[in-house]
Amino acid sequence: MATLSAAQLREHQRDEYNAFLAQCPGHQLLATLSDKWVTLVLAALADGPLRYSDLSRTIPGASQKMLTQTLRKLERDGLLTRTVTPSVPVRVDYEITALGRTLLPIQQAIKNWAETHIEQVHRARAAYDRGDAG
Amino acid sequence: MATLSAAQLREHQRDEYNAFLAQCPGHQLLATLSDKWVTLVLAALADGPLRYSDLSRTIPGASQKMLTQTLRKLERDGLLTRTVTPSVPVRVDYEITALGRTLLPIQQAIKNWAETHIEQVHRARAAYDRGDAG
DNA sequence: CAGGATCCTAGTCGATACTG
DNA sequence: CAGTATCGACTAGGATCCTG
Repeated sequence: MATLSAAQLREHQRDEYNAFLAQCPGHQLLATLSDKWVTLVLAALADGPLRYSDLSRTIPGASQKMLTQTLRKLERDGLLTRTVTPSVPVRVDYEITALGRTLLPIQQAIKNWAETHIEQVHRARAAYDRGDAG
Repeated sequence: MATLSAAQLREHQRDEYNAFLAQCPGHQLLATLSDKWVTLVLAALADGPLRYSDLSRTIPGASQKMLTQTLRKLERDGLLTRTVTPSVPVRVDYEITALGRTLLPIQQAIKNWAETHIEQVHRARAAYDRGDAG
């Protein structure tokens, strides 16, 4: 017990590194951005506020659970606001915040890169899959 | 069998939508970029080629499996090259490609946003968790 | 040194049913 | 209408052992 085994040591380093990564702002943002539904919700709200059911119709791929979960996360991060109108039935509007809007150019940049270079990537994949070494 | 149940219909729409998303270049790129290790590998190679063991030391958080898997994926996408030198023992160098380099500005943009706005996000989270409605 | 193959766990996602 | 709660399927990721 004087020293740690090599495996334990590596595990320790890994944990430390991962803890460090978890704190890295870049990766926090990436974790948010990489969420499939986040981008779609943000994009959907770019044109103006929407109600829950509108969002659910705009993004048919998302289950109720995922949609709600995504909305909560974004609200928590201050990227959108949730406004409840206590009528009968209830009405809830979601609106993107100024902070959320600053994210849109980044999404756009990603989209642009993708549209510009996706062909190259696809060709590279095809070559790789063909077993093309030279 | 004349009509589909509501559940089946929704499921169908979901599938279609997800198939559409899978084809969307932006989401393909996002799927790549969002991979924790991809960013790190790309960043590590930005300064010059590295060997497998170098990478593994630079990124202690990645397991062998994840590292290899990530490298293969990036090679397949044409974002880096893998060069084997058949000496004893074998030597393998990984180098970022021109295409891969075009991705770096985007990573940088993300990093910049994160560093600029992460504070706001953290404050928003704290307020949310405090149950701060107004 | 660089990785392939295998097993296994933990978290994610979706379907379903119920509530104010 | 706008959710919440729960359960099961799936799979990404990590540990481990083994090879050229």
